[in-house]
Amino acid sequence: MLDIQFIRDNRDLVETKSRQKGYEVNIHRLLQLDEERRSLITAVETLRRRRNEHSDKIKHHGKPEAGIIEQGRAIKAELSQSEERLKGVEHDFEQLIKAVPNMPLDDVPLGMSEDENKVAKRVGEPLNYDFVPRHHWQIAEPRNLIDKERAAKISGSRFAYIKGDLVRLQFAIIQFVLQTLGDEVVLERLIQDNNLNLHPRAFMPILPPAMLRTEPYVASARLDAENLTYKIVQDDLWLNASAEHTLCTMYWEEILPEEMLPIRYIGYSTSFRREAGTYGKDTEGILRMHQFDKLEMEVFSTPETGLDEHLLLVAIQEYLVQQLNLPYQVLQKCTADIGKPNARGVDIECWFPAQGKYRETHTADFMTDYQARDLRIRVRRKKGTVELVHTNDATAFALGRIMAAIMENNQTQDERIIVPEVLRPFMCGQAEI
RNA sequence: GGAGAGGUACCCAAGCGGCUGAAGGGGACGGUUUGCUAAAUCGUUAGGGGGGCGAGAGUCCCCGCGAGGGUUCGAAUCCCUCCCUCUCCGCCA
Repeated sequence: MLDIQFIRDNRDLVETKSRQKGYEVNIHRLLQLDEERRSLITAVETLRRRRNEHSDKIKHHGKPEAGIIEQGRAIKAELSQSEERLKGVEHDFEQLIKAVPNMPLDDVPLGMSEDENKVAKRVGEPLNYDFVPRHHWQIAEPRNLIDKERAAKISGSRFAYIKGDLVRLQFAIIQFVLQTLGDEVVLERLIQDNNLNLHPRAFMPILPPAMLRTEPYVASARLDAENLTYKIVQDDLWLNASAEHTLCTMYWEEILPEEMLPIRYIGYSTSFRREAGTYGKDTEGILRMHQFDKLEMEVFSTPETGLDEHLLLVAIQEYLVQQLNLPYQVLQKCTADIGKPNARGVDIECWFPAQGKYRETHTADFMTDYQARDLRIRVRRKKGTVELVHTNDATAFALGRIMAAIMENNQTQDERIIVPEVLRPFMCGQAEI
């Protein structure tokens, strides 16, 4: 959520920027509730103080007399009345303030739908094939690399058995990412090339839990729970829709020493998504699955470096895609598309020759302190003060999608797939599938 | 799944309705003593959220004994729900 003090001081700005994101927020009502809330807090605290003084008085006199107890009773009745009112106001206040989205940074393009996202750049030329390029499933299913039919029999639609060399390819990609993000020389170069003011600290690989409890999940407020996520009712647990869910909540309600920052994780997790409301979309192949594996970067930083960390994550994404030699474009997402907690958001879309278009393979989210305020993740600065951290997350590779992109871009006329050079060391030198 | 024991500050730990505005110890930090170290000794070690007043430095309050409710004039202490940790049995990669 947003800082209430910021909303008080910038009500017009908050109204305008919320509208730019497609949120109609009643700031007037919010500030009214804020006033009410604060005057009730004052009333409640005054009564509590009287209650404390009253019971102190009894302590010094030993056994209380009936009249004194009557006084206490009166305070109690008044207090519980005020507390009841405060509870109601606070509930409404919280609902309204949580509905206010994060403020987009000034360089986020204005737009009311994803059609207004801006192509920031295109890198790499789509190949000209002297045959009609096939969709990845047209290659992978006959070659016995994916089996969706049997998966449907066992698990339903949007599941697959991934097999053989495609599995080897996936593990090669994982190894390649861990090596790249663990290499401070690579990070240092990306930091310098992009004029960022950051330490080149390596990303730590992390295998997070794939399930989380309701309380931290609600606190993270990252994505729409009911539509997105599977719930395990029996044990009141939610399945990760991304490593991000159990990574961003990891330091929930903690104060981190400044020396720990930046915390950079490269997480690997199987991700589960209900894909409610996507019927008929991408039903073929492995582009949109209920279950897929993903490498996700997560960064906790000081407020001063939050934006630079975001830019570094985008630079890393581009570097990774470039290393695989895939044509791609970078989208700067517009105000309507960046998402409620975001201050800025970037997508990378890789070229899919059979579809003849760029499709989303990566996203990078910069949340400033918006997410940290809900999760109460703070940093103790060297000078002793406590502040909210900034959070960033970004896809390293969603493995299903990136393998689909590799299969389509690197296909040959006789239905083989050329393995990108950087991955071959992780596949015993194997050059094609 | 069955049975039991717990959660108090950096750590250990006492307290089980008002005398706690939370003992005692360890560790850490600071002072004294000292050729150095050790020892002794004195002191500090409860933070974080929130509200009022103030231009500000501040200042006065409220909350805070795993979390949330409840009982009571008054709760670390009694009751309920939940979370977590540990021990034994069972099951299990």
